[in-house]
Amino acid sequence: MEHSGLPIKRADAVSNRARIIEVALAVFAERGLDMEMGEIASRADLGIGTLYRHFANREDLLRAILTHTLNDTLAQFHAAAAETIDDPRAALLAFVLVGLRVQQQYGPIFAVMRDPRLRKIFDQTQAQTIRDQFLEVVLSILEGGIKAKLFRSDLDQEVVAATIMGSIMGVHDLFETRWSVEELAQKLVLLHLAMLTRNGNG
Amino acid sequence: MEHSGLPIKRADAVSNRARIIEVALAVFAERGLDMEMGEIASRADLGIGTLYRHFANREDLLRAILTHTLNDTLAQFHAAAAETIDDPRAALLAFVLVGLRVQQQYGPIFAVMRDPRLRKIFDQTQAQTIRDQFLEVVLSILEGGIKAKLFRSDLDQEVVAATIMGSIMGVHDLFETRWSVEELAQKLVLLHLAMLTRNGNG
Amino acid sequence: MEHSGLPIKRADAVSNRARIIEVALAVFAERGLDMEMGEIASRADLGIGTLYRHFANREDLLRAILTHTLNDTLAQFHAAAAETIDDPRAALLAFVLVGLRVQQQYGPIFAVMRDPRLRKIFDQTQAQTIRDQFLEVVLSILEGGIKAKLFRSDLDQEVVAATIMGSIMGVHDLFETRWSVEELAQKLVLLHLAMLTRNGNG
Amino acid sequence: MEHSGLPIKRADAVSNRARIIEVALAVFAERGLDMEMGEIASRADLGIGTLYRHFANREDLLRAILTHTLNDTLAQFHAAAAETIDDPRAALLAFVLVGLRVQQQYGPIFAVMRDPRLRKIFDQTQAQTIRDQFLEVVLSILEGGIKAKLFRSDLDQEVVAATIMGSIMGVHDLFETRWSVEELAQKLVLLHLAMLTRNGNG
DNA sequence: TATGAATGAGTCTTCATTCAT
DNA sequence: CATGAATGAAGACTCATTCAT
Repeated sequence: MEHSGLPIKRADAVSNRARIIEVALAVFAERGLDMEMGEIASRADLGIGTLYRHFANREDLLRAILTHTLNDTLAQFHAAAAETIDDPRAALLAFVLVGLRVQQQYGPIFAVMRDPRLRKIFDQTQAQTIRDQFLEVVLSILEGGIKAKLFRSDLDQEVVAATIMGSIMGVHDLFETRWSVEELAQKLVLLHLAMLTRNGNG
Repeated sequence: MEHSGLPIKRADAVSNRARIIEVALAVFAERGLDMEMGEIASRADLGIGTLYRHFANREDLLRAILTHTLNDTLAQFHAAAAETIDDPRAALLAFVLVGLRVQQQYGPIFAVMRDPRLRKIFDQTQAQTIRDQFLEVVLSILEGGIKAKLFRSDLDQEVVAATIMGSIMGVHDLFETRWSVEELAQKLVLLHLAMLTRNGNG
Repeated sequence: MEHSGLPIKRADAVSNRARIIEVALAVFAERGLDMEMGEIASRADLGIGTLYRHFANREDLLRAILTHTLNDTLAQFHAAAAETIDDPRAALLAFVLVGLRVQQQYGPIFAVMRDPRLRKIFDQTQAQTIRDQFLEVVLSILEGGIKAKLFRSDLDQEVVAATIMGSIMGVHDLFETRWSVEELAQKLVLLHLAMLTRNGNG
Repeated sequence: MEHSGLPIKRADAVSNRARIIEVALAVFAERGLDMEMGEIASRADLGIGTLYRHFANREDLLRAILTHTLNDTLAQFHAAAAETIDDPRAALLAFVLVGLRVQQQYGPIFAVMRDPRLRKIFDQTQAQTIRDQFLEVVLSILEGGIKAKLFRSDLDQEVVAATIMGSIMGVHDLFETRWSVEELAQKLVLLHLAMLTRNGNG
């Protein structure tokens, strides 16, 4: 439990709960759903008993880090959208960029989102709500583009949204080692604009 | 493990190894990477020892069902491509259709493909090979469309391919309960063609 | 696990680790290398998990009890030697007595010392070190006798030492039920002295 | 089941039973009491079922190889004794030599002879009989020496016998890698004669 | 008669969770 | 409140043995 060399009392700066989630996120990134309570406790410099004081059981902690990830991602999406409120093309780029970054940041969490084991942790209602919130972000970008007469309006907007989100995952999976996040975003948005604009050049 | 429509005891006709993979696939669809050897054995009506006679350990079996899934998917892709060899738009539709179907058929296998635990099972070389084979299928469809002057050629073809594959997963995840596979494929291909053709109508 | 004469619950006074070794020694005496972790745990009145908290695996525990036995035996030899420092004949008797007693005390541990399975547990260096330490004890007794002009010096001392140690095992194996340890020691030392002294009477 | 390159039909030359024992002995030498039926079968180029046709179970086979070893050892002792019938000193040397050789030949079988697990296989009566037969060999050598007035008669002959046998094991264990069997026998017999003769020179 | 696939009881080991200190 | 030793249910895997072919 000694932190010689590390900033003293860092633990006091952040609540234990937040520290645990931070550590759990890192462990999850390495081990996925096989993350172990013991490893999280020791990497958080906490007794296992203390860990259980903050999260009644493993599922609770899992739910917490998943929720944290989702909320943070949503927040990042909203922030990006807020900064590009009147420029649909910039908004799209920002969305893609954030989408790629959170996948990098949170590692396999999104990959694991469809794992059957999560059914115990997120009920269908919650899952649907989350999906809808993500969709909503893209849909409002698309709506902005249509209103600005930049994007075509004859496509099924929900399917477009799903495609954009899926493309982010697909591109990330296949090319994360080949190109930087910025390059990937650039390339990807070109395609999205090709899809969304009549002349195909955005 | 219901096979409605198939003769009872069909399992007796195939080798135990195939039976095991069939059952393991079903168990995997329900439980993901948490599949248990004992459940697979009992659902295959085999002693646990018999299971281990065919697959030296859990990892081997996992590798086998993953490989099976991947190979079967690839085969379905190739078959679909072969049937649509001279019609790029039909080829695209067939690809998307197969993509959606295998996700339905194999459940969470693709979703789980990025789980950190798989790193023990598939080394990076294998994983890369598989990714390349999938990419190759889409790339050859795209190439066909470009040669036929149906698809634009100024986009990064690999990123297009990744986008198409990602869009299939995204659409499947978000709308599998809302629309049938055929409807989804229809809608999706419209988008792909919007992206791939100058006038945006395919 | 009877401790006649000792206060009940003596086990509570010692650490669990020591308790486990004590029990494991008893189980080993009965079952040899087939000792089972479950039996040790239950006879130590501990959960199996607790056993594994103290010894990472079966091999570790095995190594621990073997090491314990060897160290204790060596300690008993040294203690006996210390008490008979200036009387080589007494030293020899004490050595033989201890040798017979530890075999009685530790059961089949010495018998099993050459089992091929132990190669996984004790590497050759360790094994050699142990052998040398045992040899050393006898060699120093012999040296004392020679210096005191009681023992002849024209024999290969190492072979003499090996013979003495082997004779203890041989006599113990063949006659443990016929004579007491004290009687056996008496008889055995007579032979050793016959070997070590010119006139053959010690 | 192919033996290309090996003498054809060697299996016919020796009975299957003998072949199995031969193989089992080799496996035992490597693995001790952990020998596995499957390994024996495959190394004997037999199906596991065939192995069980010859030996109803593992214990039977174990008993067979133990008995074989013991009988062969006894036979070698008797043969050596027969060749040295009128020379007690030569008889002693021959005995020691055979003792060292069988330990080399049969590996850990003698080492394991006192393993508690063997209690299931050899009942006490059998074990006693065997011990007596071995003792008898040495005792008759000693008797010959005494009759020839070469060996002193005032020692407990049984303890002498046990000592000689034990010394063979001790010397073998400690020095098998340092000296050849012949050298060891030489050195050992010198000690035995020192013990057995008044002037200590044999 | 020989074969080896099938069997499952029995072991080791892990890890989430509890609770006395 | 924090701690970590203790717990045992659960799961992977082994191997002697059986028996249909």
